[in-house]
Amino acid sequence: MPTARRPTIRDIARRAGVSESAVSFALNGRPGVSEGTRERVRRVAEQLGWHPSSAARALSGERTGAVGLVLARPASTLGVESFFLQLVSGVQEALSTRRAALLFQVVESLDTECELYRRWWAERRVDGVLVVDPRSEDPRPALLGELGLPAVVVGGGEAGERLSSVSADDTSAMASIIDHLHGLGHRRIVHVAGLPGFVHTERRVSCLRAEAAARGLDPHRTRSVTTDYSDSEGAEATRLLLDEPDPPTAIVYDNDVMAVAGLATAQERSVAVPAELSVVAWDDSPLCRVTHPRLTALVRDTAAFGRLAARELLRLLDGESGRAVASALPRLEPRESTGEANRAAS
Amino acid sequence: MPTARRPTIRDIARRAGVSESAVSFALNGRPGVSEGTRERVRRVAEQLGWHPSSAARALSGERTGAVGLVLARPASTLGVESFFLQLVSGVQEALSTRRAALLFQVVESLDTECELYRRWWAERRVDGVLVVDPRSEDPRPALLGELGLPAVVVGGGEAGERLSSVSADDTSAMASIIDHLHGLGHRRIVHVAGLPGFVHTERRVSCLRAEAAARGLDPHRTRSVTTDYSDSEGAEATRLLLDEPDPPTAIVYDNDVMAVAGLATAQERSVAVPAELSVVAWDDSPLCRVTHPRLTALVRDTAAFGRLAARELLRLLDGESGRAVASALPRLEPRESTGEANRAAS
DNA sequence: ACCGGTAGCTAAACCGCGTTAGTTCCGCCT
DNA sequence: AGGCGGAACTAACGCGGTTTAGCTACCGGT
Repeated sequence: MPTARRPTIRDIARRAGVSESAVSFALNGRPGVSEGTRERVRRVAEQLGWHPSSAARALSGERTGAVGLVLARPASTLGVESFFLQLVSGVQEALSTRRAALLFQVVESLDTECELYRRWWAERRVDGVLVVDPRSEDPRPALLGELGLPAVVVGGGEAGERLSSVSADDTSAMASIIDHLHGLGHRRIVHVAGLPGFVHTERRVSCLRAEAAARGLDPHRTRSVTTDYSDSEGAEATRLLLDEPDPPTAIVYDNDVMAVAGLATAQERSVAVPAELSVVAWDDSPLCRVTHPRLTALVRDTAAFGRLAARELLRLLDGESGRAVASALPRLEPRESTGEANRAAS
Repeated sequence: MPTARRPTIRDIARRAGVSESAVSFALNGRPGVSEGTRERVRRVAEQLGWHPSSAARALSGERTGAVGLVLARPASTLGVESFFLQLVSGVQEALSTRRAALLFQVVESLDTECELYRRWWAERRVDGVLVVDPRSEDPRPALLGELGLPAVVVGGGEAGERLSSVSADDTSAMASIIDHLHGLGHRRIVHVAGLPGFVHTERRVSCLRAEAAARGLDPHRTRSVTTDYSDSEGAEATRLLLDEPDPPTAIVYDNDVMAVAGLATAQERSVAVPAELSVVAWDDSPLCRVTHPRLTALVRDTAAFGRLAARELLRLLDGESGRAVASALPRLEPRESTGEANRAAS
């Protein structure tokens, strides 16, 4: 069987007995055709299963109907966190209301990511992009500004003319965690953070420092250590911490995988959780609920975060100017992995 | 600052002092220009940072330079498995050699997925697609055939003219698991499978049945139960199994998340693993290595699987005809969650 | 000296849409 | 009756490439 031919506005025009321009007017809601004709054209288009060629449309209208999302992470730290698929699924929920497509790409490094933006721009593949994992010295906003490619930075950063940012309130999230732990009597709290260059990592780190200072905690005991988000570095960090002379009584991990790995490491050493050590996971997931004890976790609606980011990008594409948007506050869900600090130990 | 203008072949033509067609010939390696001119044009293009407009190219050449991947899973069962991000990252590694882009979309149902294929086809958004989670009564291959959209079914199924399939050898994988467990003395082995409509689920189920028959195991004891891949159904299935009068001595879970949940459930009931119950996870991940005991798992190179599938799709796009391709054999990695069957219990 | 063939190039058409500049027709006003 | 304006529609162009059909100059053969 030969491939079915794709219908074009020409086919519609012939069937409806009008010119191609009339069809274009009718289908795009422009003035210039009578209501009767418009309706007739619409019916024919429907009946033929017509959809505009994205290529042709992009070529004339300068709009592709696609947005891009690049994930720059080495393959090893990939594929464990539930965060990204959730985010992406939220993004698409918002995009699908406009029939926009998502170009998704995983690359190894930030440089490759920047090259990719250049290529996408030159190839006119995308109308805008979502930037994730913002860094403290991030070359991407400047590049995108130079290219004139609208962008939304997911996770914070400043806004610009064609640049928005949506951010989770890491500061108050960290504060609520410290509040919870401090209230349970913990005085030696260590934060096992993710990659050091990331903006959200640094925000969390500095918030922890501020909280510690505000509560008069020893900054050598209550502090952050950085990792690459992997289970192995999470476990390794945990081992080093437990080996210290005055080990922490509570550890906050920057993702679910490290939290689970840390919990396992503690149990391996017969450190009782939560009796001797409390554990908190930043970001909830099914993982946090299948361990024993279940992990106290910071619950965020990641899909909603993705929706918010995508909607903001659509707003930019509509010509509105950039701004900074804050997402809903995360909530700390206390479970069995956190408990009163051991009096003797503290 | 105004947005930089994107260079076109016209700019190149002017700078190089030749016609636009000559530029096109030169850059696409067609005959019709001298080597000297070709080289000069190439240099100018490079210098201008030119990349062909994907829209313009698609409009004339009928090729978009993009392929699609749709994931039809309800949001709830999403985002836990490491499988898809790994697959996608492998896919892109292969695609990037041809500078092809990936359109990635998550939808709720198979119907939406089919609609999406129709739309992508009509909009000429993709040159071909990767189909995942093949079902036993799958409408997708027929639809794609009708549309003339080249496709690769990831996970098995038959091939066609513009349709290939790449498959993991589930049968021998299941055989190796049963072999391992049977060798350890297990005679009551239950397989906690994933969604019942999936081809790979059914292949695994029927292989388990065949293996049981071949070894003379009681088909009421050695059998499969199906779930939706979620941690909660994995845990629930485990509870039901452990409550049976003659509970299984070994359970094989169809993904890592259910295996971890199952292990936790057993431990919650003080069922010792592996002394009283052996646990196997189908698909390895960091999760399987952070539990106690660590989980015996079926290790597959998922990224390599993705690469294979993408390469096969590129082959189809080059005009080669469809075929069935087999991926590398999976390997069973024995860890501490499997051990000798308890003599008394069996 | 003449002719045919080919290498190297240009002009022009085309892909499918959006858009702008006409064109026709009709009703209304003076 | 003539002019005028707007509604409804069509013709033609451009977007940035690819591709086909020419066109010219040169080269070798007889």
